[in-house]
Amino acid sequence: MKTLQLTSSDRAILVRSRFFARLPHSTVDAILEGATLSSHEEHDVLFRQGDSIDDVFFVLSGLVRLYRLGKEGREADVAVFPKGEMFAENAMFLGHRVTASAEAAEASIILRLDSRKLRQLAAADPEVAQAIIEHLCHRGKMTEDLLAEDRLLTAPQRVASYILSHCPNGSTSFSFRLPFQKNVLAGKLGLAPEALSRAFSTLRQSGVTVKGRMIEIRDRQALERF
Amino acid sequence: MKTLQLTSSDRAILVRSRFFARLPHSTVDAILEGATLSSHEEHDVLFRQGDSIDDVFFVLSGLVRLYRLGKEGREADVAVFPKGEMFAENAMFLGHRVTASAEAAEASIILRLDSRKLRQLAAADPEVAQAIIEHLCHRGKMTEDLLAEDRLLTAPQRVASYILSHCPNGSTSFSFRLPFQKNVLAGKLGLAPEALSRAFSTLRQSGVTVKGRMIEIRDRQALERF
DNA sequence: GCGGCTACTTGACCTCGGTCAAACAACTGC
DNA sequence: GCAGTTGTTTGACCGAGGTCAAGTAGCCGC
Repeated sequence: MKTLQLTSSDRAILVRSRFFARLPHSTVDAILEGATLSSHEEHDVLFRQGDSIDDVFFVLSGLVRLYRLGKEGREADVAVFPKGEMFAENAMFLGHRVTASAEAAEASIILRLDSRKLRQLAAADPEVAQAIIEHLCHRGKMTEDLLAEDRLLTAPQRVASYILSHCPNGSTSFSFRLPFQKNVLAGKLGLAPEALSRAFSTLRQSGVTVKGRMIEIRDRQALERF
Repeated sequence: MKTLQLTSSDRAILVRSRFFARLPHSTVDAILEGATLSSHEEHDVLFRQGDSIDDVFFVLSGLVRLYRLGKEGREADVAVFPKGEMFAENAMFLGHRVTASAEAAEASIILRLDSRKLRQLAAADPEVAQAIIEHLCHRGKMTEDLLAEDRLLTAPQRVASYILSHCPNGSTSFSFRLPFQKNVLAGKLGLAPEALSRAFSTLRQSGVTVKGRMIEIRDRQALERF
């Protein structure tokens, strides 16, 4: 972990993110006051379940995994945040105790905002409050999606659903590059890495080709039917 | 479904609920303006996944199940709301399209608030915005809890965890009455009713006695170890 | 090229929990 | 009381996916 300066490309990420995009520059500046920047290696732990934290986190680059701990060191991912996502805002309104752990899933640059300041701003500026509300709604929906998929879909169906969510709708055949290691994808989908691998090979018969991180889809309908 | 008048005991439930408790009476009145009340039988559907709705719902009595639909009529509960809980606030900020269905899990009385009005109030009154934010944080944590339990715990462990969440901490032995049918509990825990039944009988060896809706615990530690 | 590392895949095995069917219990209306 | 309905339990079966172990592939430094 290493402290850094906010570069102009960092700022560009910020102001294009879902949360900050809707806010005027002056408000963004106010939120950023006192923010600190740090860079992390893969597997660096940002905070641990049960910690008391006074920050809200923002991913400027890289990837962060948010997970809960179970018996005997088991871990279950509850969310994965790519560049441009904000997290741990929950703690700000729930007594600052965090209900999950977070670690960098690859080398990452993280911005830490002062949660007390953000909270004050939310109380003073309805626009900020509105942005937080929409952010929370969005997060809630994401988690609900994961829960519903866990309960309704088999492993190959979940993988198909993930692939389809990356498909520009309309096109019947397309390809894309996984934005992270299969390892991480497995965790996000609630699968063991082996199960993800098997799911991919099941989907081969529906026109899915996997080579390294590249995914190629030949027949969209076949995937949807799955 | 039948339209009703708001009684004084309904109001008592409202002002004691997590969401309304923090707000001054005048604000509560403003939110309630234009609200409608209805009573529903078990299995009455309040709205369906994909519907466009302009209401926020509040359970005055009874129980509501929120669920997603899967292939071939399968259903997966994503939340269960007892008396005093508010739901479908998500839709208000996500284009009014609702991402799940809701139905009464027992005879219920439901209050429908005008979501446009609530949203306006949130924009005008930071106190309202604050209340919504805390409500969303709480809901987010609930969903995250469910997801993590699904991924980390076996059926008996989830049931044990549910029982413990109803145990006044400190006491080693206690008993309580299930607040709803085992059917509903099974859904909430992401289990088939048969699996719930089997989980209970597994827990017998750890000092749990089940008779109808009454649950009796003889040894708290044993449950925690499970 | 080579060795060594890490990511990923494959196979064998086994456990958890879903499903179907049947028995049983509790509650309803009569 | 009785019959009919509905909620719950139990048994038998099986399929999805976790785990462990052994491979394979890609990649880095040399």
